[in-house]
Amino acid sequence: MFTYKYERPAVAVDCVIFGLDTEDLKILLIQRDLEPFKEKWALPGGFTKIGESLEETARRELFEETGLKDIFLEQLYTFSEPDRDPREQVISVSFYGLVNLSEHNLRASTDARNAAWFEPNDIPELAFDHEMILNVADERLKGKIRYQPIGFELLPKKFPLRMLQQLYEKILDRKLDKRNIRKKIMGMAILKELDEIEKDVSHRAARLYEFDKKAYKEKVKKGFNFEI
Amino acid sequence: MFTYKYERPAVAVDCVIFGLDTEDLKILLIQRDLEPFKEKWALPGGFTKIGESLEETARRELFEETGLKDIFLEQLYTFSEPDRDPREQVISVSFYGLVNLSEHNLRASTDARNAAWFEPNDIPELAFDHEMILNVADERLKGKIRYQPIGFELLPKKFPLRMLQQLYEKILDRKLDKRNIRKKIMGMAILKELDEIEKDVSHRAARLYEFDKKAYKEKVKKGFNFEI
DNA sequence: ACAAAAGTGTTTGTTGTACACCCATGC
DNA sequence: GCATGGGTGTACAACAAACACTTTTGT
Repeated sequence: MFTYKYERPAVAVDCVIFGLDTEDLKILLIQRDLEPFKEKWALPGGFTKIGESLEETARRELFEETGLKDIFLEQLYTFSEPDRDPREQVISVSFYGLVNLSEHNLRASTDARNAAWFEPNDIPELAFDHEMILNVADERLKGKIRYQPIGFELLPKKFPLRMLQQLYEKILDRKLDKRNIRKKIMGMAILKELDEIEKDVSHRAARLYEFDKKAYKEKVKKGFNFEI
Repeated sequence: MFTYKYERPAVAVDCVIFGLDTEDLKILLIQRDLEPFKEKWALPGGFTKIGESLEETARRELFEETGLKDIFLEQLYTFSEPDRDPREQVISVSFYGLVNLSEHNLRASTDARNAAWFEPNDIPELAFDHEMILNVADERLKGKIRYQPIGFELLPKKFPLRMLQQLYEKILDRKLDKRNIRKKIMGMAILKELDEIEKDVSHRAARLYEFDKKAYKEKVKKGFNFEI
C-alpha cells in the first residue's frame, strides 16, 4: 500500500496499432476480461508502473496482451477528462503504432485475453473513450503520413511500388496517379532498388524496393523534407 | 492522506508560453521559490488536482503563477522519464501557449514568485528537464505555424501586414518577400480588411487587418488548407 | 527635403497534374 | 490468347520566387 498527502489520478497508456495486410489497414483490439466494460473490445494498454517511462509501459502492455514487439510506436495525446473512467480518475497517455501484419504475428492467445485485427468500418463499440482516441489516431496518421516517411513502417521490408501507392490511396482515401507517384518517390532518392522481383503473383512480377533510412537521414540533415 | 494498492507517479503540467511584443518572441518563466531547484528559473506549471482535466490544471497554474488567462493553449507532449524529477517520479504533461504581450499583462508580482519574459537567446539554466521541453515546444511552433493559422494568436487583434511578415520571419528564421507574402495571404481570403490604419508611427501608417476566424472555418470545411 | 515604410505586377522557373500505350507474365 | 498489372514520357496549368519603383506620412 502506498500513501500520499494529495490524491493522485491513476496513469495508464492506450495503444492504437495500425496493421497492414494484403487487404486493408486494420486496428488491433483486445477483449476485456475484467470489469468495467468486461467482454467489451478496447485498445490494448494498461497502468504504468513506477520506474518505467510511458513508452516502456506501452511496449510492455502491448507485448503482454498481444505478443507484438519491436514496432514503430509514437506518442499521440494525453486524455484526462475526469470522468473518462467510471471507477476513478485515470489519465491515459495514448500511443499509436504501425506494423506490417505479414512480418508480425499476434501471439497464440493462450492467455484469457482475445486480441484481433478489425477493419476500420467494422469496429465494435469500444470501452471507455477509446473511440475518441481511435479517431485522434486516425487523423494523426492521415496528417503525418504525408510529411514523414512513416508509411514504410506498414509495408514489408521489401515491397513493390504498387504497394506503396495502394497504401497511400487507402490512408488518404483518394486515387493517386501511378506515373506521378513513381516520379515523385524516385526523385526523392530514398528508396533502394533491389535486384529482386515479387514471387507468386499471377501477373508480371514487379521490382522490389527497400526504404533507405540512411540515405533519408542524410538528406534530412541537408534540409530535405519528405512530402507526398 | 490517500492510500493506493499500487505506487503511483505524480502528475504535473508544464507550460511553454510564447509571447510576442514589438521586438521579439519571448518565453515566460517563473523563478522557483521551493526546493528542488529553489531560485532557479522554470516553466510555469504544477501538480494536477483530482477533478480537473490537465488543460484545466495548466490554465489554473498559469493564472496563479503569472496572471495570464484566456490564452491559446494546446497540448505538446508528455514527459515521463523516471528520473526527470529528483524527488520522485513525476509525469509532466506539457502545453504550449501563444499570447500577444500588448494585450495580456503579467500580474503585478504580489506573490513570492517572480515571473518574467526571456528572449530565446538569453534563457537561463532551467530546472528539471525544462530545457528539453522548451526545445520540443520550439520545434512544434516552427512546424505548426506553417500549416495552421496559429500565428494570429501572437499578434494583436488588429495588425498591419508588416507585423505578420515579421512574425513569420522570426519564427521561420529567414527573410520573406513582402509582395509574395501579401499575395499569398490575401489570396487565402481569411483576413478582414479594416477601415483603420496604424497610429503613432513615425512613417506612413499601414492599413490594419483582422483574422477572420469564421471565414477560415468555412473554408476549412470546404477543404481549404492553410499554408505559408 | 529627407527618412521610413506602404503599397503594387510581371517574369521566370519549378512543381503538380492529367493522360494512354506497350510489355511481361501466369493461367 | 487473354487478363492482370508493370513500366514509361510529355504537355499544360498552377504555384513559388525573384525583383524595383512610386507613394504617403512624419519629422
